[in-house]
Amino acid sequence: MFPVNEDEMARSQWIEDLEWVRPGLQTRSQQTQAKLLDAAAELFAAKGLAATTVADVAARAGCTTGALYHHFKDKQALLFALLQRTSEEYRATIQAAVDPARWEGARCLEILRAYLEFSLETGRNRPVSKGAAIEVAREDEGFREHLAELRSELNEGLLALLMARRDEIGHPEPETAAKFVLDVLGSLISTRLDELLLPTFLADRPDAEFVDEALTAAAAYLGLRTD
Amino acid sequence: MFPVNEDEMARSQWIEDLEWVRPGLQTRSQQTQAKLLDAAAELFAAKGLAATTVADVAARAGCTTGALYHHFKDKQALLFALLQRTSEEYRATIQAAVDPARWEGARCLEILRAYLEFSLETGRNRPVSKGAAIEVAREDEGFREHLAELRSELNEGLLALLMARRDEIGHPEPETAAKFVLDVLGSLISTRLDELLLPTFLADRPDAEFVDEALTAAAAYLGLRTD
DNA sequence: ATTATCTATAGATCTATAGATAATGC
DNA sequence: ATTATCTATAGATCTATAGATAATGC
Repeated sequence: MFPVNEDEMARSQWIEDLEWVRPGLQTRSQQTQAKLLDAAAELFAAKGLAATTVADVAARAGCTTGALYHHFKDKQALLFALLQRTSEEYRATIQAAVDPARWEGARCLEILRAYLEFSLETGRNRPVSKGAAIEVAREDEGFREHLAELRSELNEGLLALLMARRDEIGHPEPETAAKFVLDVLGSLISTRLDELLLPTFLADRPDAEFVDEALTAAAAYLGLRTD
Repeated sequence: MFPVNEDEMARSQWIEDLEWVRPGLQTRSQQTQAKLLDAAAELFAAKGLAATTVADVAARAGCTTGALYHHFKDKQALLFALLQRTSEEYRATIQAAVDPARWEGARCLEILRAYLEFSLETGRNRPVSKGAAIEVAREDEGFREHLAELRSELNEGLLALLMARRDEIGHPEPETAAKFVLDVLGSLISTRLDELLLPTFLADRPDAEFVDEALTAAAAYLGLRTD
């Protein structure tokens, strides 16, 4: 291929504490910031990053670009703050979801079903500026690592839940099989949520059928004992 | 949600014959057009659509914006022409790949292995401006339909190959099972090719291992007779 | 003679800032 | 008194065009 950047690759700009976001001392300030992030989330998801101007975001949030720039250093800072907020919500959700205490007494299939149903619902109802995230991930190593870490938290959490129930699994190599099943389910969910580029046979069937089909296949592959 | 367009949704601009591309009567002209499309493919894939200026494309193709605009009505025409060229190549590849004559005497597993290996190799070596395609697909119904048709040609072709070998399939509902397996393999490939947002357990294992694992799972689910 | 390319730039955005005005809370 | 917001606009891009120059092929 060819070099993306003429000069040397820029170092990661993704850091946990965003000093380019004004702390926001007044209540009003925090409300405006939240509104700006909400607006950015919707617009980036609907129109894409480049097609959304800072004026669009400000207008949708009910303020002006001047106010926007009071809160965020520049357009990228707005984007990063949005990605970070989304990230934090996502991480909290994951941690609650894979908490072993929450699933005491549950069987593998129950856990996997909840994973599928919850992922589909969340993916449907929350605007995610996937394109924007891809653009940042393409250029920012730090953000890529952050994403990998998040995903790993989910994957490893689910894996631990399954492994704690390894006596349910008939497959001769439970761990390898479980990892593969999690890869498959993750891929299926992601494809189903983003039908634009990759239509599937199951695309026009209802979610319930998709979930059942996926679970049946997972159970068969893992060799889950129905007891 | 909220309306993406203030006015009514624009009608599809994706049509098969692009009248906004100059026919190109001289040999030189066709070469320049090809170079411009090559340049656009590389730059859109590497930097994204919005971050690539028409001047970038022209420079990479070794000409100037003036020449570019001689060939293409505007930036969108360049993009559409690129998507169309890619599409045509893809369709030709698909048609050759799922031609029943080509697979005479082959077993299901052989076909599926070729599908996996070929998709991975192609996806790796050819720059695809996925982001650009997503942006067009988001706004253009006609292009979405076109994509669905392409994908369907691949899916249906593969399905026909498998169904012609339904005696190999032990699963009680061979067609349903085959469709599901094709969905799963398609999703896995797509995820593996685009690791940016969705890291998997198998991500850091070599392709060969990924392919074997996927095929083993497919064979188990379909209940493929090993003869 | 016609087609393709280049040079130079007008016009349209869009980002980001400076300076004025309004709201907050000690 | 400090923080937040608004108004107005300078400066930076980028698209697309007009008009001049160069290459092609009948």
